[in-house]
Order: sequence, then C-alpha cells, then structure tokens
Amino acid sequence: MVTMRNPLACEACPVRDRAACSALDDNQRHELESIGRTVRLKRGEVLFHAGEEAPASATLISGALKISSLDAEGTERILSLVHPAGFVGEMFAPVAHHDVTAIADSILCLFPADRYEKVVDRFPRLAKALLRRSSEDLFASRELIDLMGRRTALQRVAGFLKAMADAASSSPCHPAQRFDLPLTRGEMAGMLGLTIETVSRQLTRLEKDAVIAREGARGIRLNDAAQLEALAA
Amino acid sequence: MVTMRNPLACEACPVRDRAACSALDDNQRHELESIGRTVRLKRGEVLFHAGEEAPASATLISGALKISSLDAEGTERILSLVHPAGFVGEMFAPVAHHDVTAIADSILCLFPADRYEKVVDRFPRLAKALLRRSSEDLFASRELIDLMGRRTALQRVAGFLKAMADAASSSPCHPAQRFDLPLTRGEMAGMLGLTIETVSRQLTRLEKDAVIAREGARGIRLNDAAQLEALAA
DNA sequence: CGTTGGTTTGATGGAGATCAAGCCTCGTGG
DNA sequence: CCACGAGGCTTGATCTCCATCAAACCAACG
Repeated sequence: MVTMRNPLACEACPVRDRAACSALDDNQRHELESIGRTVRLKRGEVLFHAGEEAPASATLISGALKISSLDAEGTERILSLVHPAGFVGEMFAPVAHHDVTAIADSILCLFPADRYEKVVDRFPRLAKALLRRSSEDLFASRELIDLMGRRTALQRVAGFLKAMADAASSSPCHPAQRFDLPLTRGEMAGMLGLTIETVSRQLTRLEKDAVIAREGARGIRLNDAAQLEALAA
Repeated sequence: MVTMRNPLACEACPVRDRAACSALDDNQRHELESIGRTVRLKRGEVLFHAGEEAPASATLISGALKISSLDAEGTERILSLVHPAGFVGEMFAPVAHHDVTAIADSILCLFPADRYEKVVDRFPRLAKALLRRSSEDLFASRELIDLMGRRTALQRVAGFLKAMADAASSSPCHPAQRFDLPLTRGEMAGMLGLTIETVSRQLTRLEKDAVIAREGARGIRLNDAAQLEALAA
C-alpha cells in the first residue's frame, strides 16, 4: 500500500461530481482535502482487515474493491463490490466487520476515522450525502440478495453477468457490450454461493448457446443481452 | 391499514431511546411528532407497494415487517426483516423498489416523504442518526448475504434460527432460549433460497438431533445453542 | 363439519458439489 | 530463448443433496 502525503487533487478527481464529497462547496471540500491522503493499492492488497480497530473511511477513485469475510472452512464469501465513487468504512463500528481488498489496481482517498467524523458533524450536507450513498449500498446489497435467492446456477451466473455489464457501462440504462470481469472464477463462486466448476460450466453453456462470447479468461462480449436477462429470470 | 390522526405519543414510545428520532431534543422531536401519525397494520397488510410513487418514511414501533420482491415466476424473495426501532422508506428514490408488508400486527410512525426530508435537512442530528441506522441495515444485509452464501440447507436453516434467536433476545449477547418464528415456512424458504419442503425437513432433522424442540408450528426452543452455531458453520 | 392455509412426510429425478485430470497464460530463472 | 512452474481455468465422472411431484395431516375458522 503506497501512501502519498501530497494533497488530494480534488480539482482533477474523476469522481468529484459523484462521490459523497461532491455535496460540499469549495471551502468545505478544501477542509476535507486537508485531512485526507491518496492511497494506491495493487490488486490483492488489503485495505482493512476484519477485527482491525478504528478503521478509516475512504472513497474509491478508480479501480475496484471487494468486501468479504472468511467462513470457518476458510472459503471466502464476497459481500459487496465497491465501484469508483463508492465509500467504504464503518463510521459507527469500533472494529471492522469485514475484509476490504483491492480486486484491481486502485486509487482512493483515505481519511482517519476520528477526523472524518468531526467533519461530518460540521457539514450536514456531507452527512446527507453519505446517507444517500449508504441507501444506494443498501439497495445494491438487496439486489445481491435477490440474485443469490435464485435457485438455479444458470440464473445466478446470468444475473451476475447482467449486473457486471450494467456496472461496466458508462450510460446507466444500457449494459456494456463488452467488458472484463473484475473477479476470478473463485471470487464469482464465493459471491454467488456456487463452486468454481459450476461457474465455469455455466459460462461455457452461455457461450455454447451464443448468449455471450468469451475473450480470454476475463473478457465477455454480449451477443444477446435480452436473452441474458431472460435467463436471469 | 388504520391511520390515527391523534398525536404520536413519543413520551410513551417503547422505542423512543433506540429509534432514529432519539437523537433529537424535545423541541425537535415535537416538531417531528407534528408531521407524523400512527399507523396500525395487521399481519399481511401492505405498507408500500413496489413501484409506488413517493413512498413515505416510517419507524416501526412494534411488530415486524418484511421487505420483499416478486420474481418473474411469482415466488416471493425476502430481502430484509425490520424489527422495532427500524426505519423503512427510501428517501432518495422517486419510486419504491420493494414491497413492505407486515408479518405481525404492527404499529408504526408514518411521515410524508417531502416533509420528513425537510426536517432531516433542518436537524443534522437526525441525518446522522439515519446514517447510523442505514449502516446497521447494511450490516444486517451483509449478514443475510453471508447466510445465503452457505452451500448446504442445514447451514442456512441453522444460521437463520441462530439469527432469529439473537433478534428475539432482550440481551444483545445471548440468544433467546425460546421464541416464535415470525415467518411461515414459505417465507423462510423465500429468504434462504430454499423450498418449503427443504426448510421443513431441516427443522425436523434439527429436532431429531435434539438441537431444538418445536412447540407448535412456530415455537422454537433451543436445546443446544452451541451445536446450532456449529451447524451454521 | 367442511374448508382453507400452513405444515409434514414420502418417492423420485436432476442439478450441482466433489474428486480428479488436463490445459492455458504468464512470469521467472536457467 | 526456452523450460519450467504456479495460478487460474476448463472438462469429465461420480455421487449427494435438494427441488419437484404427490399426498396426508393439522389447526383455525366460518
């Protein structure tokens, strides 16, 4: 984990109009800027460890994170993905509940927990913006619950691909025609409550049925988005 | 749905020190009181319907709610349970995403969306309290995701019973020794991604193994909480 | 007393977990 | 430059667990 002491470059920030801090005016944002610092993570590096005390808060600028936990047998279960402009950090918990790990090379704004909370108290607009983000996260969580409640493996994998296509798209209403999966097969399996083999088989099946085409291990091209959606049930 | 015009009885409210409004001082709470009204729901009655415009916000005083959606085949999928002091309502969404239904006779404080938001803007402490609640809901969501990610039906049912025992307990650290399931078998199945029959079979199995005892269709007595936890993996 | 909604139990088949190889890609070092 | 190894991915064979279909049970209630 590389920490940069130099000031955050809010002016050039690619998520400046979508992240929670976008609710602030220039003066307020400068104040927030002064307590944060930029952090770079490479794929696989851990930001927070479950059980860690007083975790910080952070906004993801680019890349992707996963929030996960390990069960007794040591298999990873992915609870959430974090996309750029997303917020991580449990402001009200004394210890972190889950692991947070980069699944792609990432850049983020990191804020010490105590100082961040003080800023939240002084700037109500920030509190409200965080509430909005939290509501969105909650909604995303419920979408994942919905996905995992599906009973067949095909429905789950199809629904997952659909969700990834939507997330990868620049326009919010249309799915991306072509994108790279940010997760390994094992991570997908851990997210969907399946095994690696089953995920792999469903992907080959979708390719045989010409719903998708695979380009290497990670690349996905959507041949028939409507059919994909139908299969997701 | 019975709506009462008479003022909310905050002074006598059983959740007055746990709900979001507990963050307010007396004057502020009176103001909130003036825009809300008490609503009584019987089991099965719907508070919000998915797709409904401008849903209100509400705090649950007693009883229990479920947040659910219907998939294409018409099977219900439960996304969340709401316990007393819990908050429902999507302040930032123009339309409701999910159905909200009483699963027990319930009493709640209902606030019109627009007026509630105005109050939130004026009282930053309320915004922060809602943020805390939202974080807790998010955490609960992730626990459910964790539960549903388990691969065997026994683990899911055991984990669910454990969660219900914890929720039913007055003390936060010890599970209740005896409680009633708030859900039908069908609702449990919808929550765990299983079928009614499988849920039923796992319960009989747990009873045969003397981990639990059943008292009628809904009553559960915990014989061996440690074993239950172990089975939940 | 019959009906209805929820629950339990049984029998069967199929979907997915598990076990086991083999393959592809990339990075490292000889 | 090629060999090698390590991860990650795919494919196959088998077996287990759960969904499905079907029927009976039970309690509450009109």
